[in-house]
Amino acid sequence: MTVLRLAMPTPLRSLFDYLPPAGIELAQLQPGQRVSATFGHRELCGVLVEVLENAAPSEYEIKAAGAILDTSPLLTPGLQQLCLWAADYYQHPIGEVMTAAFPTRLRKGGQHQSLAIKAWQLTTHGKGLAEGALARSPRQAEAIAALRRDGPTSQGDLAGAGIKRPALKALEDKALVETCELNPVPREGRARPGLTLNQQQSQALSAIAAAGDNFTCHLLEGVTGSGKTEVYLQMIAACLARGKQALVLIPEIGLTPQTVARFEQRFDAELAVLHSGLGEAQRNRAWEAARTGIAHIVIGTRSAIFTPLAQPGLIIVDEEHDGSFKQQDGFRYSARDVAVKRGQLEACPVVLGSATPSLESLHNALQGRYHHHRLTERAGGSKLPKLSILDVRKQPLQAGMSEGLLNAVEDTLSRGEQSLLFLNRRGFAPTLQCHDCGWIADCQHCDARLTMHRRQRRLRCHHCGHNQPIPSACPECRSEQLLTLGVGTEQAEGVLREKFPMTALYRVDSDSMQGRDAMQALVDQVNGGEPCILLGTQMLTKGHHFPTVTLVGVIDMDALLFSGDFRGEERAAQLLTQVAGRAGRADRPGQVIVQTHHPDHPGLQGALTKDFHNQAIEILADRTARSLPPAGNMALLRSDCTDAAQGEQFLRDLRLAAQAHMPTGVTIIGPLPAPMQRRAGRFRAQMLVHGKGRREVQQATRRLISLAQQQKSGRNLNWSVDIDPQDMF
DNA sequence: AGCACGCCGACT
DNA sequence: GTCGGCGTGCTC
Repeated sequence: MTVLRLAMPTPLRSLFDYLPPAGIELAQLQPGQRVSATFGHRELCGVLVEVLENAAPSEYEIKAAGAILDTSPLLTPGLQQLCLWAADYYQHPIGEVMTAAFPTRLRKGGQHQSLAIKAWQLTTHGKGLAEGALARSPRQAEAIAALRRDGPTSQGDLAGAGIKRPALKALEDKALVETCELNPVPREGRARPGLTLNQQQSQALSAIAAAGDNFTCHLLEGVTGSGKTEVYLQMIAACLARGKQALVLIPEIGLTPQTVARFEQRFDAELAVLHSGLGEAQRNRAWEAARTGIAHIVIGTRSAIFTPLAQPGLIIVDEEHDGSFKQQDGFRYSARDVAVKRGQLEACPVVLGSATPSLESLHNALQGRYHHHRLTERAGGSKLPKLSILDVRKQPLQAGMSEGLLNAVEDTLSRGEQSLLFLNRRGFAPTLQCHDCGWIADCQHCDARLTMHRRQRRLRCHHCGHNQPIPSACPECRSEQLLTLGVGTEQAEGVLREKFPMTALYRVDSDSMQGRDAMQALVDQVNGGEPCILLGTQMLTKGHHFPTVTLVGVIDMDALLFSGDFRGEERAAQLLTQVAGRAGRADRPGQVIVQTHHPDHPGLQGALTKDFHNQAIEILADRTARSLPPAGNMALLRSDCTDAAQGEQFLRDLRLAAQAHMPTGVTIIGPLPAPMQRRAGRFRAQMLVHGKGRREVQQATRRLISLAQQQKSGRNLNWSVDIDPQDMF
């Protein structure tokens, strides 16, 4: 008996067997094809994973599948394997993983559309048309002549040559021309000449080139301004020269029109861009161009790692430390880690690049699993900015800014230069408190305080989106003495405007940067070089370069220093290095001023005396001593439900049931209420699986999941697994 | 996740 | 008498 094993779009962690549809021959069946099938009470579109030719008779009734939807597989074998691996590694339902690899239309069973475009050609009758015919219809005669000369031509090209629809329609009525489909012809992708590389750059380039068409993984650790991008571009050039495709992953915020423009300038090649803002038709086209090999370079955000490629030749993950590569809900994969696996499965080199690599990648590099290339010189010999710590204890502060910082801004402006101030909190103030009774404005749906937005005249919750008007009196004691605590960008903006009324001031946060082109317009404006002040949140530290900025101020370093998460120190070091990297890229040296109440904090002292690399090595040693990632492994089981006690009870039951079956070396910690227990009206709890070896943690997690599926207390609550969690809340 | 089945309250 | 509330169980 022949059985089709299908991945169905359902949250169930198994494959489903069907009989081949009536009248289908074995030769027509290939894994990677979409298959429609009755699943329960509805018709779904699944993906063929395996054809079992001599399947044993099963204990349950096997239905016949509905139809094979694709004549050839849409998922390449490499991508199928990748999905199977990812479903297993991340313990996520296979059907959801497999269908995530398709654009929505195809996912729902829609007809696959090729890239063929509508074109016109001569009919036999048309080809035999005598010269000089149609003398009284010059436009039609012109159309015939053009098609005779060029063969089948697309509608667009004909219109460009002045041949319009009416003439063609008229000829079609006379059966002289007909429509046809024109498939795009793959062409050779070429690179335009690049910059001359320094020794470090060319060493990295040739080491990666030496890998050829084999899997190797490379960590390209290059300080800001050291020319990582140029190395990428030349690696891609070499990849195209081998006739292969390159896949480039960029953090969400980094995929800007500038990035794409840089690729377009450098390459005479087909570029396919994939990001969340794309319309359905555009997405389909980019996906199809990647799949068929028409596109030479595929550039996209996280989910692009699951784009099928006809000829994979190189995978680059830029800013590999960036948190946006980890999906934070549903199928919680790390695109960076999936990229490495993909390189292994499809036999192509993988390059992870960053100025501030994740400790995971650094660890792998130091262990010799990855080749390690370091770029320590800034192009053009410009110096990294000088870092200084400004102790703000006992200092008068205005919107969180000390006199010292404000003076430095003033000096910078008086030299005709630009300043960038970083404050990772938007709104006017993070807390509103009653001075008379101590009441604090809390969110009614979350364990969080409401942020005051003065301009909008509202209190807003940054976790669930709840917002309400600012009360004029305390709801508890009717006092009108309501004070704000803490400082957000909106407040700092006010003070800076007062202090520097004649200077251009740009606030950069998600409140002020509404609209698609707002950020781009700002970047262009600032890079014009006029003296100005840039004030903003994280948004300012990622992806955008401001080469003319010479002063960087970190207004509240303490907020970064004390984050609670074991990755706090790593993140603070990365962020500080990244912010600092915005300054002094041009001929003028930059300086970085860091305000703090904890000038002796080891993390800060580390930043003062060591570069990121050496700080990272130190943090890594500490992690190793504590068996924390990347030295140890973690998985997180989360519950989320409307009843506070139920979620914790579920996890407790689970732990009790699992305790006896835990592999040695694995500990379960919790259940603990999540740091923010209530969020958007739901109560969250979590349980940590921690162990040294990846295998054991994997095995323990598998156990827990299978028990959770049986657990009756898990029936009416949401629970999820997070392998290699990034955030512990 | 969907979707059906099933068993108890307020309605034409 | 039924319409419909959502608890429970199933999906090859």
